[in-house]
Amino acid sequence: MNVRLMQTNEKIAAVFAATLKLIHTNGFHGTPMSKIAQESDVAIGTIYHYFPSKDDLIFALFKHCRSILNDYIFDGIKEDFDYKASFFHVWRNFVQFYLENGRIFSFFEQFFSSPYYEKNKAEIQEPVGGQNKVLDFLQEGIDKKILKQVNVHLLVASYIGVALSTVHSIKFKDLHFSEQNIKELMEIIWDGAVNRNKNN
Amino acid sequence: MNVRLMQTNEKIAAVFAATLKLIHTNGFHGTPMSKIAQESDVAIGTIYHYFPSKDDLIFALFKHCRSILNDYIFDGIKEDFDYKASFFHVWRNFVQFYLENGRIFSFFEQFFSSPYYEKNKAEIQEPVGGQNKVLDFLQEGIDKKILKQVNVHLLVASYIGVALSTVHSIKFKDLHFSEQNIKELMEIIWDGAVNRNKNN
DNA sequence: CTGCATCAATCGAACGTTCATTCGGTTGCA
DNA sequence: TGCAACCGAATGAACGTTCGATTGATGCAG
Repeated sequence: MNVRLMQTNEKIAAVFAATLKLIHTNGFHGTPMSKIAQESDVAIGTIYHYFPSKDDLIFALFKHCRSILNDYIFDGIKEDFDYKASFFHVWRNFVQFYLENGRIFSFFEQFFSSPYYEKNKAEIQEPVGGQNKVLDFLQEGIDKKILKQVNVHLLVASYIGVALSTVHSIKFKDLHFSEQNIKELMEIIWDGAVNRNKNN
Repeated sequence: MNVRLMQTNEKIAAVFAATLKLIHTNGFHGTPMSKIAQESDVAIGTIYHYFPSKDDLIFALFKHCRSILNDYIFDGIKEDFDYKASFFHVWRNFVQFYLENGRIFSFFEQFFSSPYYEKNKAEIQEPVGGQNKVLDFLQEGIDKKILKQVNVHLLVASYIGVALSTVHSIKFKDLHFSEQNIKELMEIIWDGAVNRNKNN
């Protein structure tokens, strides 16, 4: 099962799309292989031709979605962006990606909170949604004395935590998406992360 | 099924404990009624005597855990605490509760990310873990001009988001729990939330 | 070019297991 | 006597997975 195949093979694409859709609406339970076959118009036997088991399918889908996310969040950063502008840009992309891809958000939420994630943690290497690149990016801000001089994981937890929690609130209608709200949230996370001794 | 009964009836307590344990280790899947019966030493028939269905059991367990959380996080606030001290105290309790009750954290994570939550959202009223009291508390800070003059839900998302993300990081070993880390995290969230025009 | 062999891709009925739930019965208190 | 608490074998549905069969493309020997 190579990566290129996943992207070009239309049967697999259909299986991924169907699985994402079903998990979003019916949950990890409530998504039997039989329904995936039905929804995707791919025979059960064919699905098992590509994926040895349901777990393998879920895991492959996870890796697929993660790579889409990774491509997305660091996209569109211009040469002339200063650190603060990039800080906002990435955070915004992160929120936007999940809002535009509600099924992936839902799938990730379920995937990461299942013991399934804990079991395969070693193999997953890179933690939640592109956090390694995020980690490097925040470390850069620490090194440049722009961000607080703390353990980078504290900043990652804050940066990602507020983003995920925001998407969750929007999804469940506590919050509505507006430019004003996003702007104020970015201010909150920036004020929290920034080094107040050597302020910019 | 009344609340008092849940707390005093030892069969139900055993069922709750067993369910929490099994869901923590085996997930929402992998936790059949038969195993709950076995682990709790309560016959299947008896479980169905108290809970009409598995869903009802899960839902009752959720309400039970939520009330424990609510009791916990606002506990220990002293009369002489100023707003900032209470802000730290509640946040710390929140993190501490989940660290001390890993099974409940795990259960909540799975519960809230399942479509099961979405289905019963209306009936759940109060959102994630005691957030209504948290919401009132943060609104108080806004009214007193101590916190940023923004939609209170933005602050709730930040306050809770950072806490949950922190617990998650500690649980999955990106971060270790230390006084220094907690202190710095509280600084991050405080600096983010505080009103910088009328600073304290 | 033809005929044959190979093999990946595809299919879905069938299998055995596991699950949520039922139900007929027992116990013991009021 | 009645009724709530309690029990667990039995039931039927639903699930993940298997497997034997079919198709069509590719390569190669004659």
